[in-house]
Amino acid sequence: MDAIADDAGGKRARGLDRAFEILDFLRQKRQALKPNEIAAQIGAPRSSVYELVNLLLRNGILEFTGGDGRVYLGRKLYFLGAAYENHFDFTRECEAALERLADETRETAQFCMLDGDKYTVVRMREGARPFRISTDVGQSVPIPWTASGRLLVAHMTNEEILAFIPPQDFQLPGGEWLDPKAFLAEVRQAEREGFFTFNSIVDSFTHCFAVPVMDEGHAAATLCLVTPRDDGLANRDRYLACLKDAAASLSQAPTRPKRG
Amino acid sequence: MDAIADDAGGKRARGLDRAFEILDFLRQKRQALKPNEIAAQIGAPRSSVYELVNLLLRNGILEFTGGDGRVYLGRKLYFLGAAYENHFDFTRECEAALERLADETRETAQFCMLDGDKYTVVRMREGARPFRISTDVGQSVPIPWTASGRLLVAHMTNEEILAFIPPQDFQLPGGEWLDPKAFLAEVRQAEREGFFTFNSIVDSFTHCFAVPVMDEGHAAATLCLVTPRDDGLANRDRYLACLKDAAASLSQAPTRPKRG
DNA sequence: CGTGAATGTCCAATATATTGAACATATGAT
DNA sequence: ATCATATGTTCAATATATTGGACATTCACG
Repeated sequence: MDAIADDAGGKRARGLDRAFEILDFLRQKRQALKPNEIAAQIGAPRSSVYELVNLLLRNGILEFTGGDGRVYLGRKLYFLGAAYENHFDFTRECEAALERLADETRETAQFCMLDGDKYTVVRMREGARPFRISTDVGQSVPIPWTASGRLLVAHMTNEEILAFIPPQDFQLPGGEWLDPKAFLAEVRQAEREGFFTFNSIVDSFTHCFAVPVMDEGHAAATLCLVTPRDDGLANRDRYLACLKDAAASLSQAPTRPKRG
Repeated sequence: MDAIADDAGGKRARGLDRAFEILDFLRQKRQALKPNEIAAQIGAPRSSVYELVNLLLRNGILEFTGGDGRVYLGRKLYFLGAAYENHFDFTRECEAALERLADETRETAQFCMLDGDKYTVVRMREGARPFRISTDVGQSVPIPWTASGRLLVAHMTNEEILAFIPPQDFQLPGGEWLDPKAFLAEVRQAEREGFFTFNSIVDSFTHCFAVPVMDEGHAAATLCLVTPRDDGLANRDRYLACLKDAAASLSQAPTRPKRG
């Protein structure tokens, strides 16, 4: 009951943690839910969830929407998120880089970051192909499933990485397990080479390219291409060059934060 | 100690409320602060603020940034805000409407909403004039100071409005007090006419136009123009027509929410 | 060096938040 | 009508979160 305690056998949950659990759950679901449903699905006491939901409603963090007492993320969160975006102003340049990538490659281009201990697509430009390959923006995905994942944890030591990634995230959607040792080796390779590419391990027809967007000396984000396997292999060098160009234009100096 | 209690002479503050007070404070300041500074400036016990800040850091709601242990809004808030924006998808159309307004009028065009009991500019296109007239996006402003404010509270009864707007918000920046009765009369006028225009009461050289963006039967937001007084008066009818057109394109049906 | 301000940590006391369980109500199926 | 399920409300018990204050450290400055 020390290393992996978290919220397992514990007695009471702290309101704040539970509150953000509710917010994250609504984000995952991407739809308004009744407090009762939330309680059932996250396994929290109903009275607690009702209490917290009411508090969050009073603060504008949640809003009634969809009728029948259903709640979803509120406007206040939009304002807070906008303030974050404004402070770490990556959006404008990011959109430009994705635009350029999409023009140059006609493939699906993504800007990805860590969301806690998960990987998430922050922004995306879909490719110009008749069959589009795309993930949903804002969905949380286990880090080991993605090419970007290798780069986003490369600043940690092996021990830190294994402590950081939930063990069950090494299980692929098909059910097979990815050997953590193999994963760590790929992380170090990605760190050395400054990029990572592979045939996706979550499907059988895509090839993924990822390069880091550096900030303060580590990969704060990645730029990725998701391509059909044959195209990816055929254009590998050109695509990598495009990605590196784009990432360089976004990367910050290695030592200084954006604002002093 | 009942109507205006809130957090005045109370004993202990609830962690959740304090937490969002911290987040809102950082948003207002628009810069990273040390926990100690936050505690001093919002008048909260230091030990509480340190405790909460650590909790929020663990959740990714706050982040260390700017060095020296300073904290600011975190990435998680960006993700949550993006989910809100995605759900109530007003951004794309909104930008288009502002673009069109800016083209047609060459004046500063704004998209505004309520943030709790304050008015805030959510998005803005600055005018093409040599001397630009602009407010900061994301700043909270007392409702009675703005033309939009008349529309944004028009769905409430007079009593609700007076209970909703903090009494001190009727004091203008110059120090004079705006008569709540006069304000309520203007609210009703705005409601009847479907727009509100006036020479700004917070400066001496602008004229403001506001029209409602309707959703579920009330003004969910406003579109505004901020113009030099002479231009505003000279082009009044044309500007109003442009605004109404734009607002109509954004407005939703009166009864149904966007997604059932 | 001594002093005061700014910053962060620690801890015990107690005010209270979280929780389980009981209760209330509506709805739909049999 | 009867039962089961889903939903929301209420309340008292107690585990604990919030808080004041003591303490430690750093820094600037006379």
